[in-house]
Amino acid sequence: MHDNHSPPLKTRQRLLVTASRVFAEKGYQDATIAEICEQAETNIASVNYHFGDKENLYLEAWRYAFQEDSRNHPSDGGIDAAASAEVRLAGRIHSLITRISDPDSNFFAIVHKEMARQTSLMEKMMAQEINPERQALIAIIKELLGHNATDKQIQFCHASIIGQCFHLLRAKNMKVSSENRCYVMDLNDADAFAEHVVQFSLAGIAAMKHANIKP
Amino acid sequence: MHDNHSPPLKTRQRLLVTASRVFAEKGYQDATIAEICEQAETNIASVNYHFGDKENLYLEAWRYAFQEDSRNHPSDGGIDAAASAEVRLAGRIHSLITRISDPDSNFFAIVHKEMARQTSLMEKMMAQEINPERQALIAIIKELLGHNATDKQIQFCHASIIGQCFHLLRAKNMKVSSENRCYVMDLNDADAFAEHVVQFSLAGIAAMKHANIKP
Amino acid sequence: MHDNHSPPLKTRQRLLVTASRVFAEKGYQDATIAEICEQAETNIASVNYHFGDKENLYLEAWRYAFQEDSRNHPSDGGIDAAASAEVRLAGRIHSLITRISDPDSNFFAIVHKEMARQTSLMEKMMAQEINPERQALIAIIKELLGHNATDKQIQFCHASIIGQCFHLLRAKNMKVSSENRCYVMDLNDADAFAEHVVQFSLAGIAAMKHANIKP
Amino acid sequence: MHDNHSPPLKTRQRLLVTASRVFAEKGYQDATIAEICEQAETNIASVNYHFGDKENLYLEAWRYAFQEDSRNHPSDGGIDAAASAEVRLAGRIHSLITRISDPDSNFFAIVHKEMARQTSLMEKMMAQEINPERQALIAIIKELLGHNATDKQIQFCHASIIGQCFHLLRAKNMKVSSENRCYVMDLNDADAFAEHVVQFSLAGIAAMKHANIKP
DNA sequence: AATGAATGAGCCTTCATTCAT
DNA sequence: GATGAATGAAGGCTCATTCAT
Repeated sequence: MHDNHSPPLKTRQRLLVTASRVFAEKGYQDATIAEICEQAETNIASVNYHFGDKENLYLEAWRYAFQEDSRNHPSDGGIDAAASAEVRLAGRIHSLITRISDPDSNFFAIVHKEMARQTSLMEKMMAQEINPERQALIAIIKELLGHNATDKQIQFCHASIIGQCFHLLRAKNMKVSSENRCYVMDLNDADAFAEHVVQFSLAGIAAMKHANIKP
Repeated sequence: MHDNHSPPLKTRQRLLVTASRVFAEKGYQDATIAEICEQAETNIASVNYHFGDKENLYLEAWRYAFQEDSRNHPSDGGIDAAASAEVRLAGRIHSLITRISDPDSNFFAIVHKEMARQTSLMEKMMAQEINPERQALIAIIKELLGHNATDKQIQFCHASIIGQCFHLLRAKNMKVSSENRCYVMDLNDADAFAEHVVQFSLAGIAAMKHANIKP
Repeated sequence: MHDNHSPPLKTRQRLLVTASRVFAEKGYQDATIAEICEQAETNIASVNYHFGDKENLYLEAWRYAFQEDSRNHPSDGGIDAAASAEVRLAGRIHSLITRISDPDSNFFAIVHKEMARQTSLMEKMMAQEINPERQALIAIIKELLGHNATDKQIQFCHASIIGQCFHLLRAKNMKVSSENRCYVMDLNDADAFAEHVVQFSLAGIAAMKHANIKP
Repeated sequence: MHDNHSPPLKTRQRLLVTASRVFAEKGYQDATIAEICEQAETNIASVNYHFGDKENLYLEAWRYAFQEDSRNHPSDGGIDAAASAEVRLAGRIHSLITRISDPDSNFFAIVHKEMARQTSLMEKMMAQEINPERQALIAIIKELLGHNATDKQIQFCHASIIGQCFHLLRAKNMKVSSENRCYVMDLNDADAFAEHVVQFSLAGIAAMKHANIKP
């Protein structure tokens, strides 16, 4: 331990890394702690020691994935806060789609799987981790819609943007043979799709705004 | 079936009805054969007898749900094929969102849950059942984008529309306490949201089209 | 199955028989369902099928043991209800001690083990199964003590009798090497001890009665 | 230990105190090392360090409980050795029942739980710790029965007395809801019950003695 | 056509014990 | 002398599937 070599990750850390990957791949149910422990090169009982039970390991791994993803891809896309609303929106959309399409980013993969379950964990995670980013996006939308915008309009536009971005998750998760490749988006096009979502959404928001002004 | 008093549904039929509901509620994994059989008022062995195994019951129940939903909510939204592309698009978006938000429609609920898994079933279902509707929607988008549209543009616009619609599935499935109700859309707003998606998407598509023409 | 040979006991029945014996030997905790199933020549899952879980198997086996013991050794000791209170008391004491000392009687062995746990099961079993016999014994004591007896006196005398009988349970359960055999009672003396308890208790009760009368 | 301000109890001592209490409450099986260590405010490994394994901690804690109880409630009940046999018997019965009913006395609680197991530990504890008190009680009984008494009579009378006293242990350990309180003795009546046992037993012994003399 | 009974594989969890500081 | 971390063995439970009527 005195040398420069990086020491082997502590068991707890290895479990977090492995679990976030495995849960992202298979979801809570299909992932077994036996499998996670095998890949983390530790024994089954260590889950109980470090995390109590499977569900808590799941929660901690999920949070860990969020932190890792946030670190690797800042949610503002690296855009200056002083930039125009359009540019800031583009930054956030690109950041979101990058996180979603990056095969090493596990957070949204877990989100996607978790939303298919009927648990209250998703709500907890939204309130604790996702909400700040959500509010930041909503603020930009509000700015773009102008002061005549109703809450419903803001919510709907937000839904439109998030919905488009999350579509990539489906592509990421769908297993398709080569002949049916046409049904899903190519993850290599993520950047192009992000740009599309930006333009598509800016036009959509603008249309909503004008609809407000005219009458 | 020829007599006047409706006979009790045959076991096989009862299993299909029940299974499509239970699978829609809980997904493949969390739904147990025992539970389905109990609700269908038959014995466990009948699944094996009528459907071979759980996965096949799942597939058949899924198909059954598709047929039921298609019957209840025609995919063209009841719009005349001679109507304008804008109107036909609106018809399809409304139809899709109606199917998604209807608590008695099970097909898309199963789709949502299934997409979180890593199976090839989704691909099969797309190729066999969903593709016709998909092609119809793509044709309308193509028409709206004009003859300069690239395949990628068409695919992206299709993704934008589908993505927005599917966002409702998330709202439908997320369990939230009253205090966090703000995070999800109100399913009662489904119609209003559908109208929003129509306007938002028409504007988005138009923007894509002009981008093609100008340069 | 058409022949005269006794058919093999049904799995459920075999589980009851085996479980009541194993639980009597080892108590709830130390008995494993694996062991019970092995001895009952069935598989582990059958416990879940027939009884739900281990605790319910325990309860059912306990009840089964009670019924068996009651059938083999009637609680009144075969004494006519018209006999004198002294004789009826003797009958009940002999019956109780017989049940306790009989190595094939499992009910009181389970009772003994169960009383060492802090569960509410013992209470349930008392209320449901044991109470009638308890009331019968109390009635006889009341008769012997005469009408001046207080409730406390009756309760105490009942405790004295039960306490003496249960002492055999301790002897039955204690594992002692030959050199320390002196510490425990010989189960072969059960009848003699029963007669001792009868005489000892009649004298005790009589003393209590006179104590009441004199002052 | 030589200074004036009492130092915090050493780990070993804390473990003994805690373990004797926890084992008395839950028995050997249900008490976990983790629980004991948590309450003793030390770490799990310390049990192995100080006592080798769980069973040895159990034995030491049990012995510790015996010493504590003996110190708090002398087994002769504080009666002068020159007193009459009747008085000395009363002293011992009162002492025994006091130890049994005292919620802070752990020895007999452990005895009670241990007798439900099939171990040889009870034998060891009898030979090493309990036997002197047992012999003292037997001597008194012998004295009361007179020189015609057989060994069997002495053993039986001893069993009758011990059996009655131990009955309180059952009351102490049984969890009963208020409606079924009638099934168990009130621990607050311990003194009254002790007096009852004295009178009941003296009468019983006397009856045995006369039975010997007459024929 | 239908069913009560049975089964084996797999999973999560617990816990006493031991290892390495 | 003391401890945080790690481990293997074992137990109870679930569940899809199959057997035997």
